[in-house]
Amino acid sequence: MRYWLLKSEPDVFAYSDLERAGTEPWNGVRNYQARNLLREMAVGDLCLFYHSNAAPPGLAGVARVTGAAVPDDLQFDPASPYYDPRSDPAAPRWSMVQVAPVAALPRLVSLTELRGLPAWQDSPLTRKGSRLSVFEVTPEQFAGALAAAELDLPDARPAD
DNA sequence: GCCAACGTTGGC
DNA sequence: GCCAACGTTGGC
Repeated sequence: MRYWLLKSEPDVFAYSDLERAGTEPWNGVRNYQARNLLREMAVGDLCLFYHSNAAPPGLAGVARVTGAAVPDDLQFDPASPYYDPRSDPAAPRWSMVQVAPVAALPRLVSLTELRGLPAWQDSPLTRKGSRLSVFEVTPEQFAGALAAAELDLPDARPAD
């Protein structure tokens, strides 16, 4: 199993919105590096749900990948802000995965706090200037974030 | 292929 | 609201 981090602006779509929705297509990603990572995700992978552009920014919850990458339908919708007229329907440019909530963190783990965790010293999140909205996190980073929030997630641990 | 201009991201 | 950093666009 692999671990990932997904950024979302809570004013637009917060972790609580994911809980309300039950399942959600992770669409609208329009960055090639992030898209390539979406395509690497497998059903069952776990994601840290990060609130960006928030006060304070930080990790709010854990989500699970429930559907592997498929073409992002919004790229073909002229009414969508994510419409991409240059995407060829025969070879769609943009992908999305499906995610579902697993657990809200008992408390938000702020970016400031993450910067203080040893496992998080090297990450796109703590690297200055990085704007990547989807990236892989190490098992140590994942476990460290959950420990900081005092969330025990039995099914997040690798099977013995 | 270069690179300046532009729009966006996201912390503060 | 500010602004640094980044990715993309488009002229040449």
